[in-house]
Amino acid sequence: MTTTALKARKEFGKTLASDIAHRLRNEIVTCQLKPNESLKFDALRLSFGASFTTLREALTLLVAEGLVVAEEQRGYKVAPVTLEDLHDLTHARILIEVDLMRRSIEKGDDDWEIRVISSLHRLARIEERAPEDYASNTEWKAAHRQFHEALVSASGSPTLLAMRNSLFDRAERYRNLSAMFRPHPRDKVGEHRALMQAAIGRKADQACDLIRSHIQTTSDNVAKYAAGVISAG
Amino acid sequence: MTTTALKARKEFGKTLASDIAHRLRNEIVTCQLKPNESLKFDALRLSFGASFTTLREALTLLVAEGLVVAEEQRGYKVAPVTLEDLHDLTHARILIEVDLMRRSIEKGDDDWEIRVISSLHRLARIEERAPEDYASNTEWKAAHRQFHEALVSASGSPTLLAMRNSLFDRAERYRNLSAMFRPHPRDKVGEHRALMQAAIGRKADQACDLIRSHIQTTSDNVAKYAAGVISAG
DNA sequence: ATGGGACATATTTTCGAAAATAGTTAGAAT
DNA sequence: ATTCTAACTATTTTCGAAAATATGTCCCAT
Repeated sequence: MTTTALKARKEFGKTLASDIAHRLRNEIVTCQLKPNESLKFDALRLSFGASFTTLREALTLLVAEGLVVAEEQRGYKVAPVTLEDLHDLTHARILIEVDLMRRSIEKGDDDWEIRVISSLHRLARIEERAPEDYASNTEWKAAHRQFHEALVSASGSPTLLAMRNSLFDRAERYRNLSAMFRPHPRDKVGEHRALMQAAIGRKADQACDLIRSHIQTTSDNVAKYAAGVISAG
Repeated sequence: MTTTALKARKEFGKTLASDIAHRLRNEIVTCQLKPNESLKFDALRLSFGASFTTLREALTLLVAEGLVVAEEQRGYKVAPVTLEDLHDLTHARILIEVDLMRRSIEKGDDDWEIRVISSLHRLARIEERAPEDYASNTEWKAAHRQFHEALVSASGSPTLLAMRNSLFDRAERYRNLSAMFRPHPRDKVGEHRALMQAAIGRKADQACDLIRSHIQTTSDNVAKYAAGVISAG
């Protein structure tokens, strides 16, 4: 628990519950709320300034996304991190993201190309400005997320896209965890540029291979550097 | 709205909310609650005998599963059925189910084989007893669900399995819709048996082809027979 | 007739109290 | 000392009232 706000009013979403879910999601992904930490209503009410009911609705949303687990009659807790879960997650991510990538490359129009190019450009600029510790930079994280989102944004599969997004959040939590223990961030600049070029160049097979190994390598690195804090699978 | 119960107590799950979600899910999948029907709290409270809050939590769960859509500040409604959604759903289902099938065949142990064989046996028996209209038989539906669940049950991918399950529900709603208008059910007995034999015989490629065409053909049939009641994509 | 604004109604969203359930401590019997 | 039970405390779960928001209606000016 970090903030000590007493009364919260809406900021992002239109309902308070979705707003709280948004803020909770962020605290979980950034590990301000630690894995396995139990989410007691009294404490949550204090820091988020919402009532039981509203919090409960927000937590229900996060359970569906896999960031929170509910033990019926015994409350909620932040989803544990395990090697097993990381492998499961990585497998699902590769399966879905590769499919979305291929379809995006097939269907992408001019606007899609522009989204991909401009989001990569923004990412590169941020890396230039803060070359050392960009991976723990929230601005970089947002840009990184947007670049990957842009790549698959032309796939036209709302169902798989929604699944992809919640998997991305789960994976980002693991990345944040490993960033705490990793000496220096891996150089991803080249990988992202290659990804962009393959996508815009409509080289589907190549782009799919790149995204597959991008996800796999990231996952392997997490497993390597965060091994200490991750419970045994 | 169908039932007129006034006070409801738990039956299935451990919390009332998850129980209500269970019952609501069933009414939506069987189309007792029709696509696009608006889910007003007063009416729901009457037929399910739970309070605003509890219903809201149940609805939140179903939104995550894609059976209900929420329009913020304007309530909930049963998710619409469209050709576009059916295609999207079918694509996602094939992608995920084929992957799970392959991994189940790789990893499945003796217990898995037994689950597959016995669930097929039960399915076949039910079809023998009611050869005509088995597709609208709830007993058959449960057995059918269990057979397909058994096939992928050894995959060891909780994330993809959870996704598969909610996609299965969404697909079943479309099947129920088309069953209302279809003259006679397609003969699936042979398909299911072939699926079982390929799986148990560890012929992964063959089993994956079979499950792919099984899902695709079912979807095509739905599109054909339910075209009238499905909004244009 | 038509468009717009103010009031009234319908509906959703949020709240905090009350009920239900789990967890904990203390005391008695063996 | 140990096990069992009973009472107590902590916590979750459910409820219906109250606040917030959307929708519909009526009246008037143009």
